[in-house]
Amino acid sequence: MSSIKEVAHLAGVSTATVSRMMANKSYVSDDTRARVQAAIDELNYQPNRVAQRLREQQSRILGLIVSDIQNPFFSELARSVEKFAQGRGYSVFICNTDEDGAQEQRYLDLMQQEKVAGLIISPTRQVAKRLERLAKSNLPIVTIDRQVDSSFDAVLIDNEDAALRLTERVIASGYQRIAGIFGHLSFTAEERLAGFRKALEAHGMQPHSMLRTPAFENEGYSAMESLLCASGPPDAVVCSSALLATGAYQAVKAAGLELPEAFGFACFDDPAWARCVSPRVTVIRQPTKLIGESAAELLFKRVENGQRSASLIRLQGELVERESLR
Amino acid sequence: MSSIKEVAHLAGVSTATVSRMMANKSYVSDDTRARVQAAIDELNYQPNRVAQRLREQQSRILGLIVSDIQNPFFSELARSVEKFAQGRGYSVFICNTDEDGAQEQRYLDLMQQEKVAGLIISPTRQVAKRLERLAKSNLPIVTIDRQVDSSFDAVLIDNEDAALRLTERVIASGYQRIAGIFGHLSFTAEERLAGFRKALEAHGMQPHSMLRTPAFENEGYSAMESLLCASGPPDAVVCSSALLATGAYQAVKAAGLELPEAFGFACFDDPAWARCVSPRVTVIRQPTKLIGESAAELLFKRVENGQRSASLIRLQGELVERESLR
DNA sequence: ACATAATATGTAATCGATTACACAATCATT
DNA sequence: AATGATTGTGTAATCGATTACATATTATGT
Repeated sequence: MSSIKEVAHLAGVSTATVSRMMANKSYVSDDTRARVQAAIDELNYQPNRVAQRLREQQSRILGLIVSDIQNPFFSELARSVEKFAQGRGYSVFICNTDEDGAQEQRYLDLMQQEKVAGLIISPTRQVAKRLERLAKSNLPIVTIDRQVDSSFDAVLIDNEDAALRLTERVIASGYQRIAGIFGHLSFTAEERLAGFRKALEAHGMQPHSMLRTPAFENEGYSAMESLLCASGPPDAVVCSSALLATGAYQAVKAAGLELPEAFGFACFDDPAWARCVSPRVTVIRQPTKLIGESAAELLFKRVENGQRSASLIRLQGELVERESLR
Repeated sequence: MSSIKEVAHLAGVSTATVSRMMANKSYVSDDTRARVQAAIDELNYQPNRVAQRLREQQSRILGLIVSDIQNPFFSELARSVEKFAQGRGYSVFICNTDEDGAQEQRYLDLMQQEKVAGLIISPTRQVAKRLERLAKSNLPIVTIDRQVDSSFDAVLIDNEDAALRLTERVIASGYQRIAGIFGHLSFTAEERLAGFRKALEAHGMQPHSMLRTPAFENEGYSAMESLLCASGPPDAVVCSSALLATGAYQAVKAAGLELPEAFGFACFDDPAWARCVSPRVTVIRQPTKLIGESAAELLFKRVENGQRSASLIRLQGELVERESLR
């Protein structure tokens, strides 16, 4: 890797001139410009970004810290953030924390130290403690999927309302003993639980049960299995995430229950399988692309103006009615 | 963000002493050590990694460039690489290219300029042209899922063999007019196509058709749809990727064909829906975690010894027989 | 023709760390 | 007590860029 010095030497100019020529702004004569360009081509020179960052104290890189890269919601989101950022000439570094607070902290530190221009993050609950430190650093941050504090920009759907509408749809089908399976770590799950409960209360019903488990496929399976094996099993279930639902769905199938007659099934997100199985599954679909774009846009606004006050963008989840309910 | 200078000043020592103290290696008296530590705590000092990298010309960061972050294969892979790297004290920056050669090139340059310690990449076909440049730079590189050149370390499954076994399984069920739908960009798809063809030839059969399309769900749908609408439609299909298969499967359903009697279905990867639908779908499952770990391990070996000759790890895909075939 | 502005380039400081080298103090050895 | 080894610390160069400032040259306006 050749440096600016070598280019300058080969072109017979100073490094300042090379730098100016590349920045393309101030006065450089056509003659010099050509000689420098020739040297650059000759040496296949690319400026050292690390040195640039040290000097400029900033980069055209965004960080994206997601809690679960395997969740289709987050991977689609990553793609849309990436697309948007690219249009603005930025690159995106994606990091995965698996809902692990320590890991998340490490990546937060890393991003800060790497001087990324801004950060989009789906924060775990644990992060809340270090809020002050984060807020003090001037790193622009937008949270997605979860809102941690009104001092941060945030983009998320109205989870409580979405859960409420989804649950009402289940109630409207006439199911009587409705169970809920929710993640146990995230704010998101909490809000969805609240909506679930509210919908039932509004109809004078009791939840059959409300389980909170780690958000993995096998946890969803065992949670559903245990519900179905107990005496007085539920006749419908609402799941708070795609991964949980994937497991739960298989447990329902394994128990030999026919949808939608014998059992009602509804969940959040719109995983591919919800469209492939028959009857297809009723879901709340998140406007994932829009969430990613809004988050990126908000982030750029803050990058440009660190002082603007935090805004919260609440989007609506879309109820996609399919045949998994009566 | 406070710098080493401020720490040094507060502790009444030189920056060299602070640096030595942090590196924890050479002689620093207990007394000084304590004073410096106090200053560090006081100022909440964290070394600037950008400056460190500029000086040391290397970092403890790995790059992972994937061609499609939405593909469950890659997201699971990302997770396993991440886990492995973390155990060695490394962080991972994931980048997504969407099979776009230009985007890939940008990220390759970026990674080089960012001085990552090493790179794991699922290269698009287009990258082949810039091989020399890559090979010249001393950046350790491991390719996954695809092999570009024997001069690079690579980890992948034996795609041809896997496709051959999968196709043989379809043939064994007695289907007569077997179609194949393959991605049109990747090496991987090519190898799978070769295996598909070989299996049929070995049984003296002709492929009903071999479509090559962009690897997206909707492309899979329209490809399958057009096959089914034509006169003399196939009675079974093999898909080369999960995303294509997701679309193709829905097209089969939409056409009202009953699996496995009226139609046979088989594909690569083991997406969640292949387990959720009934009858469940026969697939080739890749040892994704193992691929990620092997790639990371290989990469670390090369990071430690840049001179070792390239090795190729070929793993086996696992044929998971389910009820989607007679 | 002269003052002023615009253009073109170089010098050197700077970003924040690491480390070779120099030097001083302490310790051990004979 | 003299010598050499060990320990502890500071000075300053270095990594590779950017840019404020100085300076020289050329163009412009009156």
